[in-house]
Amino acid sequence: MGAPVGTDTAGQGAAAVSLLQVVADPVRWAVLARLTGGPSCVCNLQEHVPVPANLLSYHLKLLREAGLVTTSRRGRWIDYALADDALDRLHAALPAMPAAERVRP
Amino acid sequence: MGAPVGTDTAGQGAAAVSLLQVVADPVRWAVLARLTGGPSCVCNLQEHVPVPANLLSYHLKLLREAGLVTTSRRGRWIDYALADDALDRLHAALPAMPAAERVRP
DNA sequence: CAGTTGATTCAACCACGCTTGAAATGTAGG
DNA sequence: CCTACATTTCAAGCGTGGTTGAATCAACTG
Repeated sequence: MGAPVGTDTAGQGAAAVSLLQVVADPVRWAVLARLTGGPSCVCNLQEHVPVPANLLSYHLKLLREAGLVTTSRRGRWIDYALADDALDRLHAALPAMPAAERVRP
Repeated sequence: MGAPVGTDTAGQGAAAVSLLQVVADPVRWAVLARLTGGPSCVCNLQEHVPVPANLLSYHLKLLREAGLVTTSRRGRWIDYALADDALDRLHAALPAMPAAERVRP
């Protein structure tokens, strides 16, 4: 809702920034780092990310909505796993060279 | 080597998250994307990142303090350039598999 | 020197996202 | 059925970071 930031790189930038904003949080970063080691149920994540359960759930929701993680219920528990393209999308979201550029002489 | 949980990933994570928070902003992302094309003076950046000059300066300060950009005065202008290790540090800041840690099946 | 342009700093405002506590959903077991 | 556990949702409260406007610094020009 703020002022748009450009015209050419803004379209790609907006999506990229949205993704980066998701990972640029201590709780969510820790969760993702943990999930890179393999799937995990919430109760397991909770042992390694010391925050209240409901708060963890809030952050998991953001990760879910960003498409960075997937869930699957297993009996009483819910397993979270990294989305297949999660790391690829994150790396692709970092700023990179758009086109040739020149400096004012 | 038996480090207690909560400090091994948190130490790296805190620094990583700090870096990611810097790039996870529309203005700063656009600036970095622009600088990947080569150095640029502020006046040049301003043409491609339409925000007030003082606001741009505020974001440039954060980029500077994060060590992602370097500055050099050239007459009346100030050139900003990507730090040599900027992109490397950013990619390294994304969550990755920490160590050989298995998840309970 | 005065005037102008480029860029930064300062102080104050305000919205957005994180946090918190309590209640709700869903599932398994006695 | 009722309790216990795992997870999510809801409705607030709060703090921090981005935005704004005016003032300041720095360097070139006439």
